[in-house]
Amino acid sequence: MKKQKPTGPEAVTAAIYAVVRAIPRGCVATYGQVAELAGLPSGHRRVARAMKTCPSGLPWQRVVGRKDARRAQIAIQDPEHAALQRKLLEAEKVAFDASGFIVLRRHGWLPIDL
DNA sequence: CGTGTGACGCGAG
DNA sequence: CCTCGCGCCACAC
Repeated sequence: MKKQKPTGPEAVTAAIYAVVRAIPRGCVATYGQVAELAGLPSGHRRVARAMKTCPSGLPWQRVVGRKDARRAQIAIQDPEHAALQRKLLEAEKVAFDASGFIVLRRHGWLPIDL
């Protein structure tokens, strides 16, 4: 019997998408968090790459970069694309700080680092 | 096949 | 709170 454990690149990507789709509306998760939940403890770069592919129907806007233990920030380099993400998040009632940070205590999907 | 880069994360100073 | 540096993984050249 083959290993049920996915080791193909497609399976890994599918796992990442599954986690992203599981993020509730109005909440956000960090790349590291998504990677860990997808079975990739150090695959944050992999998650970023997967988000960049930007498949339709995926709430990619809910995946954000981690600023520190209590805040997160949009990691997209493209200013226009970043503005789009912020707009989408605000449409979901996700609030931004004056500096453009998201309070994880308030919008974080799961507790990040105690 | 070696090198550089990127929608990242974390420790150290 | 700030900046700097390294680790991580996949891909382009």
